[in-house]
Amino acid sequence: MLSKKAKYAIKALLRLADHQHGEPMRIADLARAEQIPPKFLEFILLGLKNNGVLQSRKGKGGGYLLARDPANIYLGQIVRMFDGPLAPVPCASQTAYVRCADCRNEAVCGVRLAMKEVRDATAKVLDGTSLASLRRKVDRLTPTEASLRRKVDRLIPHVRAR
Amino acid sequence: MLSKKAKYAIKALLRLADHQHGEPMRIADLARAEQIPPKFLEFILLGLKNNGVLQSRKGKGGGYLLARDPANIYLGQIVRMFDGPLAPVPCASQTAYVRCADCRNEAVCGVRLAMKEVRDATAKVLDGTSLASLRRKVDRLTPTEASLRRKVDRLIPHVRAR
DNA sequence: CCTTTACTCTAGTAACCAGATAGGGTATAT
DNA sequence: ATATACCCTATCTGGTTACTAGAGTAAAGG
Repeated sequence: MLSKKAKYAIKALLRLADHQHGEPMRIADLARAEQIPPKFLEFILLGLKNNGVLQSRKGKGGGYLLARDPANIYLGQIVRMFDGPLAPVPCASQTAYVRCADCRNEAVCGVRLAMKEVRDATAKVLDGTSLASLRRKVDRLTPTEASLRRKVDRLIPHVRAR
Repeated sequence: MLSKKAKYAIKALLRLADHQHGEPMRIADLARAEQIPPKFLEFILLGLKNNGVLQSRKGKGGGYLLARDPANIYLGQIVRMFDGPLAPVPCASQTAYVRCADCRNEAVCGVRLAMKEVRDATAKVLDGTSLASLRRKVDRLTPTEASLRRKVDRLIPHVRAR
């Protein structure tokens, strides 16, 4: 189960990736846009900052912005940050292996074997999805007016009508 | 995260699949073999029985046994039984869809889209793994004396030595 | 039939954690 | 200077997980 923390974090990051004009976005605005309790979001954004995903500016005109390119921020990092290892059981984790107390002989444990497969499948998805690629995927499924305009601009760059 | 309930259930089922000589296995023995608190296991086995995965016999010589062929018992059913839907968020579930309260426009929700992919990947593993296939997989990785004998018996059926 | 065996079922509880809030501190821009 | 907006610690609370107690009931075997 994905925690609200991780869920809110991803939503906020996607919104920030869309916002990107160089200027930061305030907690309050982000909270309103994504229907997230403001104080809770504050806590989440702080975590993202301390992990190098976001940067912030204080004072008037301040707020949060992405610390690096959206194409280089992967869901796997975000989910692990808030929810811990991806593996359903600690003994199947690649990044944070812990032996389980029960379990006489780990080498013949069917649960571990099956859960390793689940972990690998999950990791493949989350470590293969960046903010940028996810945004593209959403656009492809449900083109908005804005995204269509971007597409046209890419295809016919000389037409800067208006 | 896989709950202990689901984990214990799978371990117990695998043990029962290995035991299979038509005669049932007692809770106490199963609990000792798999290092599971007996009373807790009792509760779990009851759940498996009520869901048609196990059957039981009361009285002396009684216990639990599989209700159907191990090749026809899939991990997906067991995990869903104890831990609910596989999807990390309810709005990405195939079998138990629930809209989330926050989320203005589900159609453009990146979280949902990514988590649908995670769900599908997880379901592919768990709904594709039966007790029988999992047991075979374990055997293939770490052949025990017993499993090797079974293999030899399959390959050279006329040699029934001893 | 009656005793033993072993499953059935209802409650309940302790520990833990996710989600959320309060409130004061600190840096920055104007 | 002062308003703005992030920074940080502490705390609450309701729900879930893991587990236990104990009385009840069906079946087998003598």
